[in-house]
This record gives sequence, C-alpha cells and structure tokens, in this order.
Amino acid sequence: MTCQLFSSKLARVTEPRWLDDREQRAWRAYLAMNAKLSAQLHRQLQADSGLSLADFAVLVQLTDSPEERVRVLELAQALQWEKSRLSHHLARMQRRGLIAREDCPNDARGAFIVLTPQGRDAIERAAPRHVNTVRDLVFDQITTEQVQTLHTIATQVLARLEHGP
Amino acid sequence: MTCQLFSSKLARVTEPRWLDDREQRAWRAYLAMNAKLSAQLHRQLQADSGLSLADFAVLVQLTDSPEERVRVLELAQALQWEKSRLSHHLARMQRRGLIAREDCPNDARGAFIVLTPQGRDAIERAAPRHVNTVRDLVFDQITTEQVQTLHTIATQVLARLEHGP
DNA sequence: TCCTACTGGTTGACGTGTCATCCATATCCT
DNA sequence: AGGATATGGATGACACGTCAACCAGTAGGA
Repeated sequence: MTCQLFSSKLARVTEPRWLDDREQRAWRAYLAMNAKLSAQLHRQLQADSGLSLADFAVLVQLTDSPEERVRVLELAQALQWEKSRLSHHLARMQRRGLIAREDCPNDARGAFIVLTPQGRDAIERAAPRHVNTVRDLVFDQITTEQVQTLHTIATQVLARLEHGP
Repeated sequence: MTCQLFSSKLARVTEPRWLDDREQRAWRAYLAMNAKLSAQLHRQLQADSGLSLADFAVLVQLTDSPEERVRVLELAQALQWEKSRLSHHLARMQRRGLIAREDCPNDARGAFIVLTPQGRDAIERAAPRHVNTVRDLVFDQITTEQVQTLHTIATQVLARLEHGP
C-alpha cells in the first residue's frame, strides 16, 4: 500500500510518539518498494505463465508435498492463509484445471487437493523465470550483509506479529 | 503474498541462477512479514476508524496538499496509483462521504477532489493510532542501524524497479 | 475550419481477499 | 444411543486492483 502516513498539517501535538525523520523515510521507502515490487512480480508471472502469485504459491506447496495431495486445511496452514481465502482460490484454480479434488476416505467432510498435469506443467514452466525475476529485482541489487539484515528484520517483526508484544 | 518459491522437487538443473539458502530464507521471511504486517495494519485501521489503508493514503494526500483540492491525475501521480484504480477508489470514497468533487474551470474534462468535513474528521482520528501501530509493530522491533539498512535496501530495489537495470 | 491525435477521467468485466454465515460430518459426553 | 459441540470446508456479499475499452473535451495541424 502506497501510503504516505504523515501530513505535515496533522496535529503532531496530539500524539507523543510520532516517527522521526529517518523512520518516516524508511517507512515510505519500504511501502513504495513493496507496492512496486509485488506489482512487478505479479505482472511478470502473469505475462510469462498466466499464473498469479497466489496460484504460484499454491502450486509450489502442492509440488513440495509428498504424494502431491494435501488436505485443504493443511494447505491453508502451510500458506498461512485463511481457509475461506484458500477455498475461494482453489475453486478458481479448479475451474482453470490447475488442481483437482479427491475425496478423503477417513473423513467424509474433508477433501484432498491434487495437482493436475496442467498444474504441474504450469508451475514447472513458471518457476525458473519467476526466480530469475526475484533475483534480478531484489538480490542482485543488495549486498550479502543486506540480505542478512533483511532476514533479521523480517524475523523480528514476524515475532512481534505472531507472539504478541 | 505468502509464496514459498521453491520446491525441492522442481528441477534446479534447468536454471543456473537459483537462489542460495540465505537468500531463500530471507525472501521467505520477507514475504511472510509483508503478508502479516499489511494484514495486521489493515485490520487495525479498519477496526479503529473504518478506513482502509487505501482510504488512509488518499486522505493523507489530500490533507497534505495546499488548498486541499487536487486534480485526479495529480493525486494518482502522488500515490503512484493507476488512474483506473484511483477512479474506482474515489467513487467508493465519495459514496461514503469522505471526499467530494468540484468542477475544474480551466479544463472541462477534469475534476478536483476535495476533502469533506467527514473525511477530515476520519483522518484526524485515524492517524495517531495508525502511527502508533506502525511504531509498535515495526520500529519498536528493530534497531536504528536496521532502520537505516531497510531504507537503503528499499531505495536500491526501487531504483532498479524504476530506472531499469 | 475540420480532421486527427492526445488527454483526463470513467466504466465494465473479472480475479482476488475478508468477514460472517452456513452445512455436513465427527467427536465427545452422559 | 443420542444430543451438544467442534471441525472441515463452502458460500455470499462486498471491498479492492487490473486490464481494456470507452468517452468527452482539448490541442495541433493541413
């Protein structure tokens, strides 16, 4: 989200813990990078292979799992998606022939998601170019130490997001 | 986008420039942080003030501009949004009474966007809490040097995204 | 002047994400 | 066994973003 965060006119007086200049600039840069990077990655993937980033994520997850058949909730957990989101997305992917469903013998409520040949084909063609784009746009632009710091930052922020303050 | 990027089963052979382990882990962490952070920020803003991050961005932009009336394309440029996206979003915001339109005397095609009292009210109430959340979730979790590095990384990647290779 | 090309902005279709709700099956408890 | 409750998952309504097409007004020539 490109979102500037601060208006010079908005009363800073009311809020003791505003961000300082460095933080503000870093935040804006982060937001801008985020917006453009994800847009660009999405466009590239879409143009090259007709997949969305979401499709890609699901397909990789399927490819990665032994047997290549996964229960829906297991998938949701692996992707860290809400089950409703996943359900909608799987419906769309099924419509496009990328995945299929199989009944679960143990639990009549449940369903297995399986990769179709088309799905496998799509991901195998998409992955290398996508990785190349990521490398090109991100990792070729930053140093090894910066990679390390990025990882650390993300991990710290994630910890706060997941395990409270 | 939570997107794992690599399947151990996917043929690495076909692609000479895969990512190494550090890069891969950093990338995953970044994606995960991103997904959770924006979701959380959005939820907080929505719950606290009924605004979306997109609403917030537009309102701040309006608050910040002299005269508090901006041409649509100017707004699009400031936000770095596609004009179609902005047009849709402004329509929704207008429906909710957050902004209004005025005719442009110089150019009969154009329109000015202005902040309504409700819009001003909303942003003034939303901003401090939103800033607090950002500070809490991000800047309280990382060191000054990390802030600096984050800024540098974002700037470098943005440069690549904007001015080609 | 009139024809063309451009610009500011909107619209429609469609994919995506969230929330709340719902349904059928499992499970648990007595 | 049988009823409360939990779980796996789907659905509907709606906000959001993108793409492509469109439309009205403006400018630039010939």
